[in-house]
Amino acid sequence: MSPPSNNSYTTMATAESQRTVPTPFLTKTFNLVEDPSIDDVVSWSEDGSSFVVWNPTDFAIDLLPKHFKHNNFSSFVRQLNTYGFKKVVPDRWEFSNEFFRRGEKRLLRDIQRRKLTPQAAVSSPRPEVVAARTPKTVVSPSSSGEDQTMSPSSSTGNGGLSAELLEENERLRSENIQLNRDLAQMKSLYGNILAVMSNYAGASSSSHEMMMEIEEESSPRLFGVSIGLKREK
Amino acid sequence: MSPPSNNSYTTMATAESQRTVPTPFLTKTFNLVEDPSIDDVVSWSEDGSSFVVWNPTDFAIDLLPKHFKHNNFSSFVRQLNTYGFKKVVPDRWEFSNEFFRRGEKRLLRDIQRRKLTPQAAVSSPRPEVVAARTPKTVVSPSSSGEDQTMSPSSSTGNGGLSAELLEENERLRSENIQLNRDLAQMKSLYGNILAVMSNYAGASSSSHEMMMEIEEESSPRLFGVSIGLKREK
DNA sequence: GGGAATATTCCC
DNA sequence: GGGAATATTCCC
Repeated sequence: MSPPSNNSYTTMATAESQRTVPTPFLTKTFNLVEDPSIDDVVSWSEDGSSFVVWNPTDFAIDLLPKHFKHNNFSSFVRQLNTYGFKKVVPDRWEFSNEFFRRGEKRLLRDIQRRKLTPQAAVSSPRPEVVAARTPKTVVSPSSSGEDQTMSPSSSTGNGGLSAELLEENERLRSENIQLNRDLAQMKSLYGNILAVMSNYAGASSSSHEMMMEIEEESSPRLFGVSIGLKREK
Repeated sequence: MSPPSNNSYTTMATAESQRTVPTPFLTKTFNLVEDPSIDDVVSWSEDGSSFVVWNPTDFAIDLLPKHFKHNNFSSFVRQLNTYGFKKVVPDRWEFSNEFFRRGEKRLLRDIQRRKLTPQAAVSSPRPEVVAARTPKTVVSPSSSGEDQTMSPSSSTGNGGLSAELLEENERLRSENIQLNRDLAQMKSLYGNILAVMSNYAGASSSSHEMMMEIEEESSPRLFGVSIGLKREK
């Protein structure tokens, strides 16, 4: 048990903290992708700039436990995310990272693992769910088509105004949270559906046609649909 | 692999953060020590106030991998230290913890795992995503209130505060709009997918199975969670 | 996707 | 014995 492998030295090389040797996760994943004997389960993409897990089930059952201390595909994906890999398309398990390329083992050193919580200032640097996106449109209050009603009656009984605003903010805030939650679930569901269909895509030609048709529907795909693969109860 | 076991709920019970259910490490270790069939390898001490690993080699080779994701005795000891266990005597592997006693499984809840980074002092419960920076701290919404000794930007008087609130309000509002838009699109997409699939449902049996599978997924509520793709044990 | 808690490894 | 990085789990 526990293969000898490269007992990573964790030595930092430069101030930019480039590692001398990549973490076990990166080298193991790289080796898996490079291995031509399992290309039917996981392989490089056409141009070698990303990799695809063609069969997540086999990948989880056969390969993960051989190289990691688990057999959960979602844990593997969690690690990919930690290392900055991005899902290329929402309908299959294809991931890319600038420094993860076919034949370029040395490049792995340039991949940075995301740190946990620097804990830095207790303030802003945590946009999180809400503030995270589209702050651009925010700055200009002219565009957002909404009842701008009240308008600051400048230095007057601001107490009332502030209270109202606070109340409204509170409400908007929690509404946002709920919306984000719903959206996340929707994305997850969508991902799950595609995953399930992928399982059948090879089975019958009609399933395949259907996939094509749906694929068309989803063209816009502004969102990077998230992982499914939750654990069973 | 990965036994069903207790999927720890991590629910905090009191302000002192007493767990409802002990961590997997504690319950597993407790069960090992209690098991009379392996008393020659690990057992309670005479008075049940500590436990002894009589044969670290067998313990590491035979027992550890059955319950943990490793077979290193030192990793096991590292965990004990994390949970505040103390080595009783220097000449054998005997460890004690105030709340780890023979027959007292309930006591395990009182064992605290040592945290990693301090920081705890400030915000105790989870600041909840966005709520973390609620304006409440800026102005206590004690309704009618007047005084409201407001924060820093006093030089601008209420104008500054209102401006901030308005700005935030603005941002939340447009974000809300965008979220609703995304959600609507998602729902529409979802509807399309189901529609397309229905067209094929009758065509092939595999499509039909697939529908069943997906239907199952989405039944619970609007969107349940989890998906197969994981091995049925 | 990612925050955060727990687990495992590696090192002093 | 414990600090700290990486890995795995669980949850939103």
